[in-house]
Amino acid sequence: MSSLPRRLNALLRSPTAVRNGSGAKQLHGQLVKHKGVLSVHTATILSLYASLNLLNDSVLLFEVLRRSYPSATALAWKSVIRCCASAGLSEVAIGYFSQMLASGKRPDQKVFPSVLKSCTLLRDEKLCEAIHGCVVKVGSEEDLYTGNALMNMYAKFHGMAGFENDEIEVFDEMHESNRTYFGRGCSRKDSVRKVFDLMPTRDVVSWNTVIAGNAQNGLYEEAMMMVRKMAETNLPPDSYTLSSILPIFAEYVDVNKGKEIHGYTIRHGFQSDVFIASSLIDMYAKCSRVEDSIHVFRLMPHRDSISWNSTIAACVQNAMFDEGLKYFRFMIKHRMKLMPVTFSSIIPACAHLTALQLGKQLHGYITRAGFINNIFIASSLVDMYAKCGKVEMARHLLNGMGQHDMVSWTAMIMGYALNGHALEAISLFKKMEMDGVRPNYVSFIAVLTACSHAGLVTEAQEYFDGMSKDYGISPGLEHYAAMADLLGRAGKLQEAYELISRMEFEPPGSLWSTLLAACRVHRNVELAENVIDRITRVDPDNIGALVIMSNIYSAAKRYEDAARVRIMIKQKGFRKTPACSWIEVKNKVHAFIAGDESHPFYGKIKEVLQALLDQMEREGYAPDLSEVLHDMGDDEKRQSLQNHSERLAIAFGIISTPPGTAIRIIKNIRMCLDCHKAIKIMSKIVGREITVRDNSRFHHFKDGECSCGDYW
DNA sequence: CGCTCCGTGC
Repeated sequence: MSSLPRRLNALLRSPTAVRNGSGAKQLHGQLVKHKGVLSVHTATILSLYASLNLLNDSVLLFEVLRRSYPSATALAWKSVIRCCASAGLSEVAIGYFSQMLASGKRPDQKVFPSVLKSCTLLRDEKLCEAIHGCVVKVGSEEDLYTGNALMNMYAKFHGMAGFENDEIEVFDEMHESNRTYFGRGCSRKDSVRKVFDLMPTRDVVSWNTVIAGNAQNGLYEEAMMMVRKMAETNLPPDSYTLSSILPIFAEYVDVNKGKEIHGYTIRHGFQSDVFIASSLIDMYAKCSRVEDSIHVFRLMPHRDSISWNSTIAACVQNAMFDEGLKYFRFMIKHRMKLMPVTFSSIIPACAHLTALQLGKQLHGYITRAGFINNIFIASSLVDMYAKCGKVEMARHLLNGMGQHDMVSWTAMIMGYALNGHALEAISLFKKMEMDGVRPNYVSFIAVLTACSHAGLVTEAQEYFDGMSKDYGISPGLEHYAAMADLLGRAGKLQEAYELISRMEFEPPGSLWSTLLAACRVHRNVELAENVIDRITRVDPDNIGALVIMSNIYSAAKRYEDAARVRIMIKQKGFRKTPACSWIEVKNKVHAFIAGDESHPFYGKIKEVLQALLDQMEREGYAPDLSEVLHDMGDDEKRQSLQNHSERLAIAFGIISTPPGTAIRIIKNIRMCLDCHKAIKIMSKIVGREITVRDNSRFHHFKDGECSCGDYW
């Protein structure tokens, strides 16, 4: 030691003076030059490398050191463990730790935080308990960083399934004195708080760990209470505190509280914090304020992958699918790393847009990136394929999943429902229950939708009654809507009326409208008058309902009443959603609006439709004019049927794709009875599968039949 | 030693 230059000695005594990697390497070089590899000094260099997070150098030096000196110093062990742990190499860190113990080195508070972090990341409960025992045994339990790491560990495990009722053994087994603190049968749920209460000193990390732990485990009140207590001890919230509590306001949809936090971040100079910005983006999105999300995103000086993900998710969750895709493309253009979350955020956009080609491309990327086993991604793909009418592909993916939860099951059940496979939907629902997965609110919407689309009244009634009786889920609007739709179509109008009347909350106009539509089909004018009265009470501007009512009067030949309602419609300003169908051909979307003659191929389309009509009539088809609502002559009515948007799209599909190719149409509103009849025959004449997805379900036409079995 | 983003909804 004495032969070392004085400057070198000084540096070795206070190595923190070395601030970067090249300084550390120079020091290392000097040392080797003067002394060769010496255990005690090499350990100093190693700890320097570790502090600078130089993973490769740390591990290399440690391996060299232990070869020359099989009993490396405790400092060397602790350094390499710390470096591996902070690099996220949890298994390696734990491996070194057990070798350290085996070589007889005593662990201490300098190494526990890293070890606890690693076994927390590995989600190894048994190991965590053992380490906690170790902490107690060597008396490090009052160490600040160790305590913080222990709290983080228990906070993370609390979120795990089946955890709440487990008992902590470590408190009982390791040290007799612990019993006085924790007692027998103390649950892990309280462990975070218990460690916190026992800490002799706490810093801002201690508070943030408890706050984040509570927030992540849904204990929102508790989290907010701790924030107040933290402030009382004169610790102002920092960026960690703020990004931990913002998700609470997102969950509560409390944009006012969220805005308060936003203001605070600006006043206290946290504008460039990516964590806070991402949680702000998400908070605004969950409060249906996407513009504000995008505003925050635009103002960010530096953006990471998560900021992009949050923004994409913000758009998609607010039904701005094209906008979401735009940010997804920008993200790729900016060479941001695409993460699993990126895909589970963007795939739902493909699902809602029925963008099968894009969805398939993303599926390919996901497979190549090795993300397919991610349950979020896999279930979003199941949903996407199902919503694009590819039920078999969806089921194939579902079967390939290693684990299922209620979301993945429900996505598939709904997929079956939308595609008219009611029995498969029900059998999958039973499979889910047998699998031990509790159906939730949405699962019941799915199974009721399945029943509704197949007319399974008895089954639906059983599920509807069972959801509150057996699962404690009280039916919401969607469940009532499915039941009303089902009962209405089955002609059980009185039952539907009573069901809606008995609801524990005020039925909105949309629910009554469902029943009103059923009244039209089953020509019950008296009930319809009752229903329209209920509708105008809660929703006086419901034009759609008035239109149906006027048609009900017309069909019943009560023309004066019909005229009276039409005047009301005119006074309120009639806005009808134009019927629109679209088809994807060669990566291009072609949209057709009913009666629209502007497509460049319109002449050809008209020819095809006329030729088809001739052949259809030879096969016994006669136009069904019952759903044509306007006051016009029969010839005009026939002509207007010919120009329905789905027919234009189908004709275009026929002329622009090779014979035999399946035709996929998407339509914004329900198709009329005549189109349904006509497309069945068309599918037989042209020998093609034709799929039409309207706003609520699929029709798969093939060989003159439809998958809905004419019940829709 | 601590923080942010993801899938099912008539």
